[in-house]
Amino acid sequence: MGVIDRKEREKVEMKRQILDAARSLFLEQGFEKTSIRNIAEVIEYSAGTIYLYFKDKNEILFALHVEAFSALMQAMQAGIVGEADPFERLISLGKHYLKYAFENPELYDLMFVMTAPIETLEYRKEIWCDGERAFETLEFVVADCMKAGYFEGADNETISVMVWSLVHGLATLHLRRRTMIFPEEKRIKLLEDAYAQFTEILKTYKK
Amino acid sequence: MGVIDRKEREKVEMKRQILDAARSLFLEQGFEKTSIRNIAEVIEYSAGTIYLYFKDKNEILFALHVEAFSALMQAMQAGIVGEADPFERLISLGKHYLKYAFENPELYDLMFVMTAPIETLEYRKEIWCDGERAFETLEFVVADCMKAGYFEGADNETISVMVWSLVHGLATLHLRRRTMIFPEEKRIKLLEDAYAQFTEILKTYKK
DNA sequence: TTGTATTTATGAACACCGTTCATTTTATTT
DNA sequence: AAATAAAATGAACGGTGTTCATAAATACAA
Repeated sequence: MGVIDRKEREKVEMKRQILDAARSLFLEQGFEKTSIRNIAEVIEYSAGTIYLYFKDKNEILFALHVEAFSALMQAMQAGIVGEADPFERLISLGKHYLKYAFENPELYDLMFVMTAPIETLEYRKEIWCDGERAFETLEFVVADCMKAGYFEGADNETISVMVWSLVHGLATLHLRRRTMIFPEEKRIKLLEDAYAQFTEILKTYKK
Repeated sequence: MGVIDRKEREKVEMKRQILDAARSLFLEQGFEKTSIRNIAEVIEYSAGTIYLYFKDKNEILFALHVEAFSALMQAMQAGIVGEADPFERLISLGKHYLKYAFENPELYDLMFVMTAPIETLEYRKEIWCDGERAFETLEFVVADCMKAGYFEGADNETISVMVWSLVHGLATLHLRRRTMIFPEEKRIKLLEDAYAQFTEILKTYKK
């Protein structure tokens, strides 16, 4: 019976439609301000239909979450390959992380800022698994740096948390508009300079 | 007429009641999940009454915002006084900033993470003003460090943004539960270590 | 092809939300 | 005590997420 196969395909296709509509609306107007009815309208179905494919609104967000992490991992890998020097690799990793954050603000939010749906116990496992893998990628690069003599005597995990916190801080301050206290034309440069300054200080640490 | 004086006092008192109830509810269950009706219930008035004292729900948040910034400034000042050495002063400033963030998670959110009400144009002036003053406090301490020979050849604003980003990153990663990828008993220590590592690296930069 | 069973979609209904406003209650002034 | 002013109410409006009996569409068996 090819019928159930087709049904399966149709189900997947429908989920795709919902997710695409949801992503675009979330990006446009945010999660809270997007209603199930809005999503249903875009895909030209009734609101109730959405619930045949997703348990609730949070589960839609969660599905996008998974996609977002996969995209971030790709972005990070792109920052790693082709950089021979370990420290340059670390610098590039951070830059690509920031680039992803700035180019996908709502998805970055979803992964590292949003708080609402993450509280739901069930979601945790998969989400944190993804998060862990991204963090491990950072740790690997830091390990390479240490092998090359950087951060002598320091702890890999500690250094990694520090680096992560810095780029995450830069990203969120900007995404959440807290750089508004600086004149508009300076904002991006200030963030770039801060990151460059950080990596320079980090590099000279050798000690 | 002492009557209008009393009326004024009563109005202030009523606003206080509303703000206290709102703060406690926001802290408990967050902004979005707290309804005007919830607040009204706590202070034992009808929902409509709230609108005689605050234009809308956002304005309540905004009033709390002003209070929160004032408290943060106090916390930061407390970190500065009594530290003779400029660099120790910087370290202490960061620690007090983090302490405030961890002890007042919802208020910290309000100031540096929340995005919804800040978009409203009118609010900006006062809010940014408060934010700027807090940032200037950091810049002053950094300036003292530079006078003492630290961060040679670096730009004060750049260094300050970098420091701010790091502590903000540490704060938000933890407040938004992204440190869940680490075992519970290690989380706080990891953050402390990362901050200590950062300041140590910063200190040795001199060069 | 027809009739039945199954899947899929609907939209009304529920309990909530922020906000407004005519009406009622309370307090002040004359 | 009557008239006026201020404060509080609660019903109503148009929205929300979600559920569920009903209706429509599809798949399978006779």
